Amino acid sequence: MDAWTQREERPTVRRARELVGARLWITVDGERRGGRIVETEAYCADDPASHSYRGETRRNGAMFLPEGHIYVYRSYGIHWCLNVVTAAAGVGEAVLIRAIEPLWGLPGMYRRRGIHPPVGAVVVPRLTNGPGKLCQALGIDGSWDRRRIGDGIYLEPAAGAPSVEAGPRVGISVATDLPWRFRLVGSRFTGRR
DNA sequence: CAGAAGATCATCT
DNA sequence: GATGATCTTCTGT
Repeated sequence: MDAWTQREERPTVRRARELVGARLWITVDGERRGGRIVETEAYCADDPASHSYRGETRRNGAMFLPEGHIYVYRSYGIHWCLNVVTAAAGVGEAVLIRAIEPLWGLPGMYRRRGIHPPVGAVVVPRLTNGPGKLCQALGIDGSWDRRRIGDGIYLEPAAGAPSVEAGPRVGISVATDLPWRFRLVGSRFTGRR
């Protein structure tokens, strides 16, 4: 195993890759709203770009909860962004969910995004192709911070060997030299950057 | 206490 | 490609 592969085997980086292809949804009034994760981003504790890098604060406290919790933060004062905590209590690592392919609850997602559905069955890519957009579409805000997976928000791993489909590595953290962003090959629902 | 920066997005050119 | 919206945290005085 070369050095690059060893770095990729870090748990949070591995989880970021595995989460591509997984199904993510919330339930509202007994209805499912969500879709397939097509882009993720890993934030390790030693990454200066991670909110957890300088220790625990009021905002990032959820990152230090055990794996299986979610961390929701306000971005640029306007948007909400959803993370899945990926390490043991006190460590402070998470994976940002950057984009999903919408599968369930399309009318609700269009409504929350303020987008009118196109004529026909085609889903517009800009519905959920960014971390702020998918939170707006799902209706996830700060009140969801510190919630547990299974408590109104659900995550189901992709069947088969989804990690093989996931990729390619589309970014490398300048600070840590770690690959950190992962996309589903060929997805129309990933962000542009 | 003031100011800057930031894991973003829509709108404009 | 540039800009503004608007909130939290961090840094400097």
